[in-house]
Amino acid sequence: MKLLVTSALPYANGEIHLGHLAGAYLPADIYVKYHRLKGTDVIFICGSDEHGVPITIAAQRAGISPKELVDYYHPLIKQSFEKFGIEFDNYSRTSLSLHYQTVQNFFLQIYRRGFITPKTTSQLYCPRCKMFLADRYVEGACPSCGNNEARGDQCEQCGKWLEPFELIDPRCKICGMTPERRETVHWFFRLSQFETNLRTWLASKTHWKPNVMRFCEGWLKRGLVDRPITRDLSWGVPVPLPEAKGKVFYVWFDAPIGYISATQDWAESLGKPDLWKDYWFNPQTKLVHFIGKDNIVFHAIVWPAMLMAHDEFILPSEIPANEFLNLEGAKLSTSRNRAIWLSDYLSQYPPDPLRYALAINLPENRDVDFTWADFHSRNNNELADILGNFINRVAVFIKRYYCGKIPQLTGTDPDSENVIKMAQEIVLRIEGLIEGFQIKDAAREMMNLAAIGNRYFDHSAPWRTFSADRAQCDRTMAVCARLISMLEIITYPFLPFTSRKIAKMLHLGKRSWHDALNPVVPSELGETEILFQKLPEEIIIQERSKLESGSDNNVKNKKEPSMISIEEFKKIDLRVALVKSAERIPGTSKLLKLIIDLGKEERQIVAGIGEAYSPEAVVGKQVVVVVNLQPATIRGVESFGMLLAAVDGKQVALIRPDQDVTPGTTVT
RNA sequence: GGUGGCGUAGCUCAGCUGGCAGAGCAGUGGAAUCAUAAUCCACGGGUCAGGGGUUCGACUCCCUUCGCCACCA
Repeated sequence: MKLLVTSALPYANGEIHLGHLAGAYLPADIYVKYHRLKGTDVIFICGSDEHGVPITIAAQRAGISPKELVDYYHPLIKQSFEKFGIEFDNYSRTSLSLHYQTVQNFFLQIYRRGFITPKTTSQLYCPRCKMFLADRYVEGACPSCGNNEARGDQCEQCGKWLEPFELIDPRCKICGMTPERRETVHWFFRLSQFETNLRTWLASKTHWKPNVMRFCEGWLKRGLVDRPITRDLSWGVPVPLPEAKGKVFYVWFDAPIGYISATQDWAESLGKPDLWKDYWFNPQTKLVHFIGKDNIVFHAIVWPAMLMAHDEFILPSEIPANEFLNLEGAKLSTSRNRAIWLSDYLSQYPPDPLRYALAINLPENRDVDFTWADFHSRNNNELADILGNFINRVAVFIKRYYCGKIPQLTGTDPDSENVIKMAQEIVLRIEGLIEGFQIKDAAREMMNLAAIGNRYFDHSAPWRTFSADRAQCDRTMAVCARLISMLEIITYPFLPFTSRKIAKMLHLGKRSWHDALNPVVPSELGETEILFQKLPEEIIIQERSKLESGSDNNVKNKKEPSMISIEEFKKIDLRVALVKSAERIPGTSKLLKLIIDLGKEERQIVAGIGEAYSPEAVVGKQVVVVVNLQPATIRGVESFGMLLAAVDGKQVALIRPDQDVTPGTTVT
């Protein structure tokens, strides 16, 4: 058997956040790591989804081309995954020319087989942006309630569903221009032809998760309609028909074909360009798509129909779709920046605690809530206190009482036998759970093994038997060492970084999953270290307030490319200023009220440097100030400008000119 | 608006085909001292969102109201 595992292609208009991880990436990675250990022939394929209107819009807003936008995000996404320990065999992207060819060939094949038909439709077109506008990119007054901000698909105020043409005074959301109605030809995929085949195929998937099955049943009951697969855009995979000049494929058509092209890309990079066929053309291959629930219809209905229409590739075997992750009791929202971004997380914490906190509470059955309090408690009370402490107490005991020599297992007793048996049962249970996509329960079982270790250690009381019954004490430690050796293997899919540390501690080499049932135990302990650092309780409050400030400020697309043009930079008026006076603002530790001299004028500004600088220390110094910043009132004190300083955590350093200049001098 | 899902202990979640309500964390009491004051033992705690129905028996099946979510048009 071969396994071809995919995770939904992340859309390259933003970074990865916790919702993505919990839905499609972490469970897939755990599943794949387990299978790699087991020796299964498995490949794990993913890549950035780089086409579609949202990307063209985001690019336009940032003043760059779509290609520049995806070139910015693709590597960021890729790196975040790597740092988090998500190990794809290939993380590709849909802007590759290889992908273009694959999509076009795929299309031509289903076109030849008669599953594509052209149809003339009427759409709104913006003459200034020179493009047809998707529903969501038209705004206007709602014909039923008069709300002036109704979107082309729905009026948010009265909830009425709309057609873009129904809007009164429609305007293009990008440039504000009034769009006109134009006729255009689009090509449709004849999804309706596949109703019977899909029904039969789905009926055989008796073991699929009920959430997936119910979605599909609902769709089939309603009847399938043909879907347009082309758009009038310049960004995307061109439609390879002479009469379709200037049209590209709809992103939902090209993206899943990315699973195929990314596999081809993988094969090429290995120097075996035909290797991908061993998977995609092989009926012995199980194709597993990890996705979030928003993608179910697509992966369980449309994509299989596309594959049936093409008729050469295998169909999905498993679609373990997850529900959604909420944050602190509310929906996460990227547009309001109410999200936890993976790169932000990784800049502060190690990957494994998050992998664990997410794995133990995956949205497998329903939407689930991620809270920082839970993360904190999982890290401190479970990873550090149960798992970390078990390993540590055994290691320290062996070091201190046995000079680091691990006693070998000789003789036995009912307790020890029982513990080993329970541990072996856990290994077998985890196997069944992971293979049945019950990752959450599997993670619980993993922690359970450490808890069993603690219980055994306590009951055996080696600190007493060491002098009273040495043989018994030897046995206890031998069994504990054995449990740690097992833990090294079974933690690997969930906590790969920790597992590697344990391996170093026990000088363990490469092993397979099955070795966990009867693991080797070395005779000597290596360097030991604390596996999990406890986190202070303050982080709960800090992280929570970060979330709230993100959404309150209504910062839109915080994560847009940081590239700006020289013109934008020139808008910032930077000047050298001399600090005339400074005083603390009562009731704050960080804030200073400064009067600065800008040559022609004096100004009052508030600066958050009070922890690093006393008022006396800044008076008489030259500093750099943004003078054309909107005035703000901070703690009741007005501020007309902003002081520049280098800030790294608590360390704050003022930016000052290398030599004194006339106050008011421009900085460029 | 249509379709589907969810609502279970203070918190986060399990409960397959109806048969005495579960886990982890938090809480309370005790034991132990090898360990990152980490562990172990015991205990308390729920009108299973509200209402109605089917049944000997309903968290589970049916209807309905409320709240939340997803998808579709």
